[in-house]
Amino acid sequence: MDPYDAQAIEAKWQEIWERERAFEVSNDPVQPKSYVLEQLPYPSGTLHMGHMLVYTIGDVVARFRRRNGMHVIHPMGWDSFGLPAENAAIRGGDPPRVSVERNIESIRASMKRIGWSYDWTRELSTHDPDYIRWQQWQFLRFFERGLAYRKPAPVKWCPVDQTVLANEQVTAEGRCERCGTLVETRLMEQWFFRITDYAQELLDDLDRVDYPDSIAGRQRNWIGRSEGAEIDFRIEELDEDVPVFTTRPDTLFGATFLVLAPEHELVTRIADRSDRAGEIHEYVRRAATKKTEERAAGEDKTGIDTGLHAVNPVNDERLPVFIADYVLTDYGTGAIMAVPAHDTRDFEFAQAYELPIRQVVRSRDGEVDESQAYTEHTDDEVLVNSGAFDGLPAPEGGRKIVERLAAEGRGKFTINFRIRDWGFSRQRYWGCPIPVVYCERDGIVGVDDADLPILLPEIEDYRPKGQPPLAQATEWVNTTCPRCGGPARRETETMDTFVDSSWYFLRYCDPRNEEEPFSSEVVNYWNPVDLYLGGTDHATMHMIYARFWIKVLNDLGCVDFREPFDAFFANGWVTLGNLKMSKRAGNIVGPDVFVERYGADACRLNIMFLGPADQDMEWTEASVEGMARFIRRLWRVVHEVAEAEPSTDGGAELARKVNETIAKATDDIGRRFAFNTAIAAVMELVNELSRDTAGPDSRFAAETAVSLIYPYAPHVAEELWERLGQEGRLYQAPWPAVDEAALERETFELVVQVNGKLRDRFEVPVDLPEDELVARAKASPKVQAFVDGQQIRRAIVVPRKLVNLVV
RNA sequence: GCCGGGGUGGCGAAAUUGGUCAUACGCGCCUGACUUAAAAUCAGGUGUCCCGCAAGGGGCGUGAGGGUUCGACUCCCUCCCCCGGCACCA
Repeated sequence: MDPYDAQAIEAKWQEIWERERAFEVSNDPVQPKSYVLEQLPYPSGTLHMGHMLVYTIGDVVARFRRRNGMHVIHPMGWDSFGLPAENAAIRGGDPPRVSVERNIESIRASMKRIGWSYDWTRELSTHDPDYIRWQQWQFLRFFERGLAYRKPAPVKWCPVDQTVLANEQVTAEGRCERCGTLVETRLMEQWFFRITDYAQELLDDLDRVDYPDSIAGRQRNWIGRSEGAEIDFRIEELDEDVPVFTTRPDTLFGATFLVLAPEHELVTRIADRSDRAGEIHEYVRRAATKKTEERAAGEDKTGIDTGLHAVNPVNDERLPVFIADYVLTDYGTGAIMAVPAHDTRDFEFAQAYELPIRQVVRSRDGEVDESQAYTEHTDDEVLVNSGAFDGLPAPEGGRKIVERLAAEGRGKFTINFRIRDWGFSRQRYWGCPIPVVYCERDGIVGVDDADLPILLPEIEDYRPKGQPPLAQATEWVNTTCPRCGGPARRETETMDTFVDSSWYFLRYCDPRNEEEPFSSEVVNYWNPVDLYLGGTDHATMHMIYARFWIKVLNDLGCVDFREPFDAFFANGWVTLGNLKMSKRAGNIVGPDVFVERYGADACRLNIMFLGPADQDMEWTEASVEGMARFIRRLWRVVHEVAEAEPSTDGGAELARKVNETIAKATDDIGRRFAFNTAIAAVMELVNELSRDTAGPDSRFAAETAVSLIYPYAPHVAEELWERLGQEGRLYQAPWPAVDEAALERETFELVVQVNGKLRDRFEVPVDLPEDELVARAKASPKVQAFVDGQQIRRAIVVPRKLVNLVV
């Protein structure tokens, strides 16, 4: 037996797999198919243990499914646009394209060294010209349908640098990262996708996909559906209606003031009519410079009385109108009816500004609290101080109130979503250009399909200077209008990288198509993705955007499905010192050094054995050594078996163990995604095999152990498979099947309990009738000692397991 | 505040439908073998308390407290702690 040499074996098999094109897959519509997809990486410096985890899980599943007869597509690519590469360039590094392509080279080499079984012929980068081309093509279809549009929206603006800032360029203190100036919020025209049109469907379809509860819950929360009513309050002095959204129309009689967000469209006109115009403008200006975090913390409520009045449509009461920044402009209607008796925020504000507090619901058996207090909401409330609605249960009362207002045209039932349209324009360089021009005559005009792709021009300076960096490229910017031929300027903003990641899995299916983004036929064959794998950090934005994108493509007739991912598996974080590995924590550990020291197989086994893959796991180097030890042990035991002269006599114990292990390892990958216990089961088998490597079933046990460990440690498994004299490659070998007959037992170990406590166990034949089991249990001397002459009141028999005597 | 996950040996963890002395598998540690020695490897041990020279036997033990059950890590109730997400969302 030669010693185990991980480096040599892994190089050998990687070369063989590549030569034999083991993991390349055709688009022939063979069934069953399986699309195993991992979230594509951003090509920053090197791989880290988080990548190691998610890509190894995907690889284990892909290798397992191939050997179970599935036509498996398992692709990889690069999310290569985005801020880090651009920021590196600004700090004096290489241009984004150069650094990104260098990183891709190096990460690809690391991935190949780990032996992940990708079909590299399908590799793509989101900054590839043809990827840009077909993304722009799709954008134009969205644009034509009005699903991409421009509107003013708040952006972070540095008044000194005269530039828009990305959120991560604003410090925790709300200052510009570069110059330290307090950042302001400015309204600027931005591009949006109309994702809100799909809010209800995005919510409903969560019931049709198999996501973990936590992920589905987060998406539901993000979409944020709430049922309520919109009620019109008339502002007396302006003779203008202000709609407010409320989920508690039952408390309408308790409204004692009205509050508008500082950004509300009526604020200017209100200021004009108010004798406090100066103060109002000052308040609004201050609210705009307040950083969102501070505003959200909401430690003390501030606001300003406009002096104007709003009329409550339910009782014609005149209420003071306030402007206060605890009301958000982008939720509901940007205006609220304030019910301080039943809303904590309104209550705080009412206390601060000495406004009346009127209780209008009380619990059914409670009293009305006269102390101007806040009343906790309960499930069992009736209306009080609410005119004709007094005494009604709160939900019914609320309904009746809205019905009456609706009849008068002053209100309606409505559903409000928290999700907002997806702002996808970025005032940055390193992204996919938005293919439109601005024409003085025709306005915003989409570029002709024939002129795609619109590629990024080379520029000198990547810093935004009042304008997005692309504005410097004047030759590129100045163009002609595709419609009228007159002078026009190109859009200088680029797309959010979440656009890139909304359809990459479609392009993988048909990556070299030069006629269209993808062939619908091919995409419809491979999709939806059968198993999507990734971290929880993309549970909301990326996944919701991709789901939206697919729904639109379905509406456009490009794909015949409406959900991109049938199932999602969320892997846990890899932690070090109980902190999530991250650049910020400075505790990143990469696989490369361990692969070099212990081999890829040991590292793959280690990350899968560390703990349940969907939970956080603490990285320890000691455990990699343990896995290397296990591989050497496997190596030795298998060689002993290969060299032994098997005896013919011996029990069926080992054969049963082998079959039990097949059953467990198969269920653990196929159904439970419990990779750690599957590996443990194979270890148990190897331990048992090591006690007798020359038994009648030892060879069968060795072959099976090697076969079952293959998804985790494929290189050494292939090598040992070959050394056991097996025909063909393990990657093509069918996954072992359980021999049910071998699992059959003639006897089983009967557990005897007295009052639920185990007192004895012994082998009995499986076909013994229940009364005989009980008789044998009673006959046991150990059991008798505990029964101790007491009367046995009951005997519980669990077939094939135990007898419990109750005394 | 709301949503989700978790709490089991010295450590990572297992127990899949309530049913095998709970702790598989691995790490660490202890003892022994091999060695001049160490590493590596191999063999054995390793929850806790008590009785016993020993073989052996018994009690207690899955964050805390209650409950259901013949039987609870598993189900129910109350509570504590840790991690993640969302959050002035009306």
